[in-house]
Amino acid sequence: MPSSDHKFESAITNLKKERLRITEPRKALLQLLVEAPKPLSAEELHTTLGPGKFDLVTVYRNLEAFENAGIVNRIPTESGKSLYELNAERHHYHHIICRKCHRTEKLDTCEVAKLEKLASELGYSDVTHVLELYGVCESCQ
Amino acid sequence: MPSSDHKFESAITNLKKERLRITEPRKALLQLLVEAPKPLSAEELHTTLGPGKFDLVTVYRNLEAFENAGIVNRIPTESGKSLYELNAERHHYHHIICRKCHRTEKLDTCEVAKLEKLASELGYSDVTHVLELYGVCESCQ
DNA sequence: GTCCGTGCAAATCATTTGCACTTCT
DNA sequence: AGAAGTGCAAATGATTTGCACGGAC
Repeated sequence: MPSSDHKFESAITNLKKERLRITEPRKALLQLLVEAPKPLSAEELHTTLGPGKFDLVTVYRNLEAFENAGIVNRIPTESGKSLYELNAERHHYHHIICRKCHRTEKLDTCEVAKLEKLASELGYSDVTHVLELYGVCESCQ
Repeated sequence: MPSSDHKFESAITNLKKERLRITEPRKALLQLLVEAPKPLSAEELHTTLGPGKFDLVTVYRNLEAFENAGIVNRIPTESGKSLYELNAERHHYHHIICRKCHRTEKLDTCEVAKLEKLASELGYSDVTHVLELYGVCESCQ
């Protein structure tokens, strides 16, 4: 398993590869994303960085840049808000999100391959998917 | 396969069961949803109904009511906009959406059962999922 | 007659854009 | 230097809310 440090370095390398500049807000954001045990919203990232440290707009713009660079994945949720997570190339998984407390856990299998194949057969290219599970966790029932 | 008429009646019955009133806008909306070959946005439903016929706010409020009544499903998309479709209890499937032209097609399998089971085993109740595939269709490539 | 549903206007929430200024490279 | 990134204010787009009126039961 790659260490956090390694993931961080690898993200930085990707930034360079895309000719994106290494700035303070970007380093801070990547650091957070690398350590995050679950996907975070732009708002959460912003406040976790510390009040007034960087602008929320900067967070949004960088998340967009990261997404285009393939460094992070954007996950639209039931509530309309998006979550962001580091694009973990080596392993693909999904989350179960509690509808009440928003607690989130990993589910480390993905069975969507069959559907993606179907889509390719229909002529679609660059097929990706967004899958989120929702439920009510034990302590919220 | 249930006819459109039957689906419509069944939706009306559900409305009654939930003690929701049968109004013009509701009938019109259900009629559209019953006939729709693909999930539609609130905006699309509103304009399809005809300009000035009913208020967009009414569309939103009714879609919310329908969702709570289990009559429709809400699907958050990559773009942040939500789509709505009749809750087809008998058969569960997903869609592939073209990133460029937004053309949408059904994929009539769902392999997520395994993940839902996993979530239940973790103690979650009322587990549901949102799965959308994205790609670029043949004519847009 | 009640209470729910509707329309209209205005509010809210997440996200985006314009512009002048600052910082990477 | 020159392009790319940032902050602040203001715009946008989707969805929600408040309130007075009208229609379903």
